[in-house]
Amino acid sequence: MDDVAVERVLRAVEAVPPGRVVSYGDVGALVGMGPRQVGSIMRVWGGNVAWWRVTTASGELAEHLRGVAAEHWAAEGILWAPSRRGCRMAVYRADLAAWAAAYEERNRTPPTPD
DNA sequence: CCGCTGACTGCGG
DNA sequence: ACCGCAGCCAGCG
Repeated sequence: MDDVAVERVLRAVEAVPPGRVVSYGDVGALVGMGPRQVGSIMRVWGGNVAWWRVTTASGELAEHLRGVAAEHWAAEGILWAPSRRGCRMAVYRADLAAWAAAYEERNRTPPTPD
């Protein structure tokens, strides 16, 4: 697991706007790796970012994350759907094109003041 | 090298 | 809706 991969994933997550979510698969597709790798990275380094904005493809969250995530969601206006153990992706999924653009923007090397 | 374990996904029963 | 399964792939013992 190289640092570059971690960097990419974290940046992609940071690019998800508040009140919106994307799936592990979405992140993987954007940064070029499988959803499980994204999950692995999130497990270890996800604590520094808004990890609650990343759900499974069906909008749910791993059991041990639900409690805290629900609070963040409430604060961001994401409605918790108990029957789904998560939220409705159809409603809260981020606009993928805009998200990808935001990701690229963040990826753009900040102008070094030389 | 082998087997097991995940913050996953899509399909089939 | 729930469950299992195969495919997925890195990490660990």
